[in-house]
Amino acid sequence: MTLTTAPRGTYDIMPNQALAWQWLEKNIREVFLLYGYGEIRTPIFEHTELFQRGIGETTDIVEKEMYTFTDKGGRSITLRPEGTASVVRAYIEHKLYGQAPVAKLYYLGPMFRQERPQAGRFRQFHQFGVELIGDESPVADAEVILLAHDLYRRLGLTDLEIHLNSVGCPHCRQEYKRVLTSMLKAAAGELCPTCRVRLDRNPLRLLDCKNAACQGILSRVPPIQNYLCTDCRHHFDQVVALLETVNVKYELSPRLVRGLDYYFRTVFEILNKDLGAQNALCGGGRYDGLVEECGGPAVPGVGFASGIERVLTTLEQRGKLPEFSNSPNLYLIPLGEQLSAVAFSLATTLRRAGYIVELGNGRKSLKSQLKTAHKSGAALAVIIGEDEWQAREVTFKKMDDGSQKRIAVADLATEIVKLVHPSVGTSKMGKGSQERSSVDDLIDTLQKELAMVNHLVVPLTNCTNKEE
RNA sequence: GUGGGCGUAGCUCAGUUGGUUAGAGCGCCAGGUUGUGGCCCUGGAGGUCGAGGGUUCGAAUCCCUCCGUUCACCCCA
Repeated sequence: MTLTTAPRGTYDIMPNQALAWQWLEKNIREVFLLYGYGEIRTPIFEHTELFQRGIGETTDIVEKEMYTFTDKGGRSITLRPEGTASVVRAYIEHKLYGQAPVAKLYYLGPMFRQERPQAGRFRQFHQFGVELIGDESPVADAEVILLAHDLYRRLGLTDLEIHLNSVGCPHCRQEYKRVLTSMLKAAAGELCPTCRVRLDRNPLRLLDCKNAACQGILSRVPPIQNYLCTDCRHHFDQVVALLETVNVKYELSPRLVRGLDYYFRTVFEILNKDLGAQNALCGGGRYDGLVEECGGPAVPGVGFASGIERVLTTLEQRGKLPEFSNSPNLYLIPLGEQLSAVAFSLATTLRRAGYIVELGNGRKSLKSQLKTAHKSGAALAVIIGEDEWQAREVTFKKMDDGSQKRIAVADLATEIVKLVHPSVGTSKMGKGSQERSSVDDLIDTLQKELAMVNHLVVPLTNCTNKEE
């Protein structure tokens, strides 16, 4: 049982699904490139201490969700539950602060959290995200939010909700926490058990509790905005103003606090309400202080992380996922095992010329192979039978209308070029005046390769003839 | 970690108050055409009914335990 099932919360991405992943990843990389971010690939695991320190000891991630083990050297190792800590570690390790005023980094890859899986939540899941380190200005916050927004927009996702809040700096947050704690202590008996615990450990986290009773009590609590210091207030106002200048719609969410300790001032989430309980497409915010906490200089930072699975689900829900196809251009059908060798050589030739070629099984009937060719979605079937090959010909059959004709091997190159465009290596094609010459190039290449096929194939057919 | 739903063919699912060789549709393979796909027709393969235990003359069906899965809580992407 365990041998034939992927571990709980994990899953396989099968070839047809992988096409959507590749498409999405390509779009992500392109947008990040537009905004000037460079990819960083950090290890999948890190020293446990990095996450404990970076994410925060009292967070759920660190307290109960990490995949942690001791390696053979006795070191405590953890599979990364998120990306920011690792990027910050690498930033410090490579002393990027000494190379340029800001570092703009992006990542994309698997993350691991040991939670009970449910809709939109997995134990191995995939995130992409950016970290803009070294810029304390509100423009940086706005850019990061806009980056996420623009990426989704480019993918065709328009009416998503951007939720925005400020959690202040350690100074004003301290003040707010005091007010919050004193107000809630009085009503502690009515709070849910987890909130009662949080009251002492991390009172801000009470704010987004979904328990109805807690919400009732919390509705009487003033929003954190009322307690922001002038600098924090000013910073937040500017972020909001910047979003206005580019006409991005947002909602102010005074209850949004987010579960990671490192957030500072700006926090945001982008939601798709249709996703189910796990409806956040991405989340992020500013984390001034994190680099220093992790042993680097006092450098500010801001970033976000987005879940690939959730983006894909949203795209699918909204019908924005393109149709993907990896149908072959040509399906070669040898009739009989002797001719399989001919088809094999021909397939190699055509693949080298950039065509997607599928090769039928020569032991199977023509009918069976044609069925398979049909199912493969190939545009053209090339039948290589004894009749044809005696005359050094093959039969071309167009799969859409069923029309067919016999083609002399000598004319193969020109005929193929006329009927199908290669799917691979098309970069040389389609550039106006260059098109003509690249078609000729293709024919040349094919002809050279085909000469080789003839050469290889003659002894084989001779063999067949001798046996008869 | 807690709670609810669901586990029958590759997939989607029927299966009556417990009753004999567990079914359908789709898919797959083959044939109908000694060399022609899609449509149609015929046939075939494929199931320890999630696992173990119990009740019973008899269990896919009832009971228990476990496992898996799914949704929700906590929390998050």
